[in-house]
Amino acid sequence: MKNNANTTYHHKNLKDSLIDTALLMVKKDGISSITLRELSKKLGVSRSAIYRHFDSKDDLIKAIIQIAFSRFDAGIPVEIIESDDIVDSFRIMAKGYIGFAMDNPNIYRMMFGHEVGKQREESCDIENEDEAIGFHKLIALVQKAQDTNLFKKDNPMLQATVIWSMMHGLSNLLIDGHIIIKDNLDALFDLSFLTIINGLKK
Amino acid sequence: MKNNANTTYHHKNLKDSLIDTALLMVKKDGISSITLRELSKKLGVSRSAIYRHFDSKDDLIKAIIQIAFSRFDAGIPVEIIESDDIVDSFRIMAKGYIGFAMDNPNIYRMMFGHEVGKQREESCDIENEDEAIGFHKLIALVQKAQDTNLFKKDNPMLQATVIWSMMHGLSNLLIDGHIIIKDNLDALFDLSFLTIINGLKK
DNA sequence: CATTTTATGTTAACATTGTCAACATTGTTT
DNA sequence: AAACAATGTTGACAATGTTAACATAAAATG
Repeated sequence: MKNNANTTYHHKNLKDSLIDTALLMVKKDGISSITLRELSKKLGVSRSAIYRHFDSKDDLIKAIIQIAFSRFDAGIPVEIIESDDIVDSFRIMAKGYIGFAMDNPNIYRMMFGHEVGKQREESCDIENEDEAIGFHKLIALVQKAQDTNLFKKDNPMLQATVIWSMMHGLSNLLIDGHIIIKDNLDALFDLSFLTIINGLKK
Repeated sequence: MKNNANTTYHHKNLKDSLIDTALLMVKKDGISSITLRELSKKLGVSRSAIYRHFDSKDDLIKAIIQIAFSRFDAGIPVEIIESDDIVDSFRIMAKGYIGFAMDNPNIYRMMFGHEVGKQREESCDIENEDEAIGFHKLIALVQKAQDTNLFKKDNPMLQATVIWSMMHGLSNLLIDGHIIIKDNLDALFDLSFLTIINGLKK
């Protein structure tokens, strides 16, 4: 039997299909839901076929994290740095960041988790331009805020890291269920945002 | 053969030993390093003996998380609320929090992770006094800061959550290796702290 | 075009893991 | 002392990642 409708021995672009399907699995049920058997079954392929394209399961995970970061960074519009209203740019960026985390909690956890995040260290850190595009957009915005006398003069990377910490912390607390927010999520976001700008001080 | 030095059929307090040893394993090599076989081997006991004290591996994990939280909360001195210098109290609390995370990254990840954190939701959330002692100490401090006109008047729980977000985010970024800090860790902490109080605004 | 080589996929087997059932031993109660 | 409960052991099972040996298709080579 050969060349039946969709029954070909060679899958042709199995590698991409594996990445796409794996990402869908993560998005739906979290990274622990990925089993090579389940993944291969979804693609009508044998378990071990995966090993022709990835050295190991970890290697595959590493690959889908890369893709996830690419898409994540691509989601941050460059024009945000060009806007006139810097405060609003920050607000849009922060809302987009936390919105992504809440819309894709499993993907977000995978991207910024540790189990796999340690592998990320090897190939990318803050000082690696290619791998932290989003963060560098934030730094650029902070620099602009300093230049326009909105922010105090200070190390822009440090200030950006502080902002990132807040967004990351809030995202994690929300998606991991440590904050039980019923209806005042907007209030929490607004207060977090305003605190970064003005502080809690009276 | 019976009653040889340390070879008794009944372990006597296996449950506590399991919890203690499991916590040590997590602390040393992370939660994924816990396998029931390895754990039982360390205690010179059979794999299935564990099931006389815990319904499942998840049940055991749930138990050690409880213990970890108890010890964590106990580490926050009550007197911190009594201090005269409120700002310093905040600083001590924040430094203690982040210090704990950096000293015990694997424990911290387990406590505030998701895989297991979702189980936490069942029995504890912000509004459960017994399970969020540390957070309630923070709320009390925020309340005091408002009462003494240091902080703006606002929902104390929201303000406390903002502070927690910052501490949690910074802790996670640090222990998961997303921030590569060489020598200016103190500068980052100080800026984070001051930002919460004064904001980044000029 | 025929043959060889490379790329890709399959099957069978293995070790590790959590879990359970059946059995063994010790401690407690009556 | 006898019955019962608590605790621990052994053997088995299914799910999983991984590897080795084999199979098939595509590409390269002459």
